[in-house]
Amino acid sequence: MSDLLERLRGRGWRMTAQRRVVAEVLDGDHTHLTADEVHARAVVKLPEISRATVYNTLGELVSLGEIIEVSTDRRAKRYDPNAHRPHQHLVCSRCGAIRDVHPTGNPLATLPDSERFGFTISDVEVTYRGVCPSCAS
Amino acid sequence: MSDLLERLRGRGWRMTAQRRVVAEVLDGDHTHLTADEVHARAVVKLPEISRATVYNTLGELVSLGEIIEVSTDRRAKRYDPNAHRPHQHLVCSRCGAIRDVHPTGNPLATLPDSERFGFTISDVEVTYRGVCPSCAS
DNA sequence: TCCTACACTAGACACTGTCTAAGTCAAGCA
DNA sequence: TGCTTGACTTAGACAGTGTCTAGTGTAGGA
Ligand SMILES: [Mn+2]
Ligand SMILES: [Mn+2]
Ligand SMILES: [Zn+2]
Ligand SMILES: [Zn+2]
Repeated sequence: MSDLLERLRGRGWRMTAQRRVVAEVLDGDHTHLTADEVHARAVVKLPEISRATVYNTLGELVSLGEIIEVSTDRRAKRYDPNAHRPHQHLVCSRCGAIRDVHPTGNPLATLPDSERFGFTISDVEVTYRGVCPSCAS
Repeated sequence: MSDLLERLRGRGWRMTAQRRVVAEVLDGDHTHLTADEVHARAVVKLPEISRATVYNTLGELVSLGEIIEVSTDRRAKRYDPNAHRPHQHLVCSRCGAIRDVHPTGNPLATLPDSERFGFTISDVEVTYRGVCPSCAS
């Protein structure tokens, strides 16, 4: 993640305590956190950090391609530091648990030309829904 | 759509002017409307209909499987009277246009057992994103 | 026709995210 | 090291979408 801080500095970012803390939170093994969850964890290390700054920083990191936004429900967006490998998501309909998954084949290829209606398709999001083992038992 | 009204009556629904109007709106060729768009159209026919009733009625129709909810963006949910044939959605990233599409194969089959982590998967949502012909020109 | 449980309304409220105005400070430079 | 300046941060107001509640109305059966 210090790699990330370097890359950001290289892009002309001012390195502030707030941005460092947000990066640290994402660097943990906590993945798919909401903005407010990131904020809650950031506040532990930097009590005065504001919600707006967390939102801003997350948005900037998304623009830079350092993290990705995931919308598996209609509640809050989630932020995923796993931006280096394309993947999809598997979500438990009961408890909301989210797992990264890797479907076989290229999801783009599942749509035949006759169903593309002249669109230039650039992206596909697949969300698998079901019940996780602990909710099933 | 009078079919729908009959089915609802059969399920013990009271047939009110409000519910009839919501059903009429969905019966038009307007698909993928938001709740507030449904409300706006309903108000033309029944000026005193409230937002809460439209939300309630749409929610009930979803529970009954008569319409489906579609979340292609993080804005409002959209309501799709095309509940009789499974399909996915193709969305223009510029103008937001939405088309029903039918991928080849069963989308569920794209996830190998080794990537299911013990989940019992029951549903898949696929959203294709790109630029539509009119936005491209 | 009357009764009553179900439905409807207006508006308050909650959640997520955005915006603004004022204050703060990182970083380049003397 | 100490300025200067514009990028950054803050608190809180605001906006969009959806939910809930208390009071009122009414569909449909007796
Ligand atoms: Mn992920
Ligand atoms: Mn559809
Ligand atoms: Zn679960
Ligand atoms: Zn378009």
